[in-house]
Amino acid sequence: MRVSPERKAETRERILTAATELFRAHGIDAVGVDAVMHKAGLTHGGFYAYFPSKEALVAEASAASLTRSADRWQRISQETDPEAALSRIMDSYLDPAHVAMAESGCVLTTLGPDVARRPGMRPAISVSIRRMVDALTRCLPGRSREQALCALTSMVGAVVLARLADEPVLAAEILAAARRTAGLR
Amino acid sequence: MRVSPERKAETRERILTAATELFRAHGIDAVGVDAVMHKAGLTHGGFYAYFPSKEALVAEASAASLTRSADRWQRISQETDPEAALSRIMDSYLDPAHVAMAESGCVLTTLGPDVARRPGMRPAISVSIRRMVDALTRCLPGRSREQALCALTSMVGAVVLARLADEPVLAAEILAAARRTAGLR
DNA sequence: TGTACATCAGTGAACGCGCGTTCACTGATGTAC
DNA sequence: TGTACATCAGTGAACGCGCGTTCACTGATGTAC
Repeated sequence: MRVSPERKAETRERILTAATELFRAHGIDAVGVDAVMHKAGLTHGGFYAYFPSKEALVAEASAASLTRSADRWQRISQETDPEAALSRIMDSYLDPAHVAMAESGCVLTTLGPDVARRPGMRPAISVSIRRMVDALTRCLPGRSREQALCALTSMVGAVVLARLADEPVLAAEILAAARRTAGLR
Repeated sequence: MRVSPERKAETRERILTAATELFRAHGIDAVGVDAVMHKAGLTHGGFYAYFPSKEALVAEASAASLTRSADRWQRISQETDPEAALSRIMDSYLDPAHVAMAESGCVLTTLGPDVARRPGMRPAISVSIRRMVDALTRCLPGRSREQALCALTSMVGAVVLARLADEPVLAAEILAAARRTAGLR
């Protein structure tokens, strides 16, 4: 079909977006190349013109998705005043909507253990984790890195646990507790 | 071969133990019935004399493993004095050894997102989460349930994040931060 | 106590099926004249 | 400007392979006489 490089890059982006959403929603192994390509509006055969393997897609999609989260936190932490920035980050993270919509949720909470089992992905993921910690550090009253680590840790744990809760009340309690730990402390 | 009911129950237990270890280490979808039975010292064909399906094994193995964690926390929280109990629970959880040995690690940190995608498993998992929160509440100075939720939340998040870290220093920082949040606060 | 039989835990071959991957092909678009 | 050709993004059939599941069978052990 002969297409401009820009269009080809767009298609690649569309495959990546489809992949992260499906992986986060259903888990990496539950989603085939077939399903990803179909969601991107293509057929499975074309996949290998963009990525050498499913593993390569998994690595790039997960890393890219977390990088985007880190970008957002960084932007917020630099643009707004610290207090408002902290609420913006935490409100959206510790929101029942984040818990409910895993397909667009933070990779740390949707694919954390799966990514951890792929040692090759840790460096890229760690870069984003560090950037997220830095962003939080900038927002916190004391600007202490340790407090930022506390905050991130609680936020990740809270979303993982809230997704496991069988009752909304328990999920809400978990999110509220994390908000206190991370925010007030 | 005709075997006593006790022996049959033992075999069943052996299958369950093999399953949780493999699932936690490699992820649920990466481990076949074949591998589980082999680890239990049997061949794959015999599996269906013990469980109706792989999904049933997944559900029972995950729930049983978390129940055992809850049992342990409950026992510790009731036997020892609160302060010592808290350190015992937190020291073993926020230990680099726990981070390293996923195969025997807490189900919340190894299979959390995967279990969350199976709505049918949430009730059984939530029972254990509540018991763990109760145990922590008993250990904490103020006996506040909210503090216990904070502690559990940080602990789970810390182990998930520490497994993603590419450098031991970062992992150690994360564990140390969670220890502070949960313990001192 | 010894023997014959019934039971059933465990075996291993076989089954579909879906997945990751390959590949010959198509046909729309860019390029050369 | 119009025509012929080359390119290559995307198609869809086909491939092995491994997985979950089934099933006819085995042979050690418990039970009945």
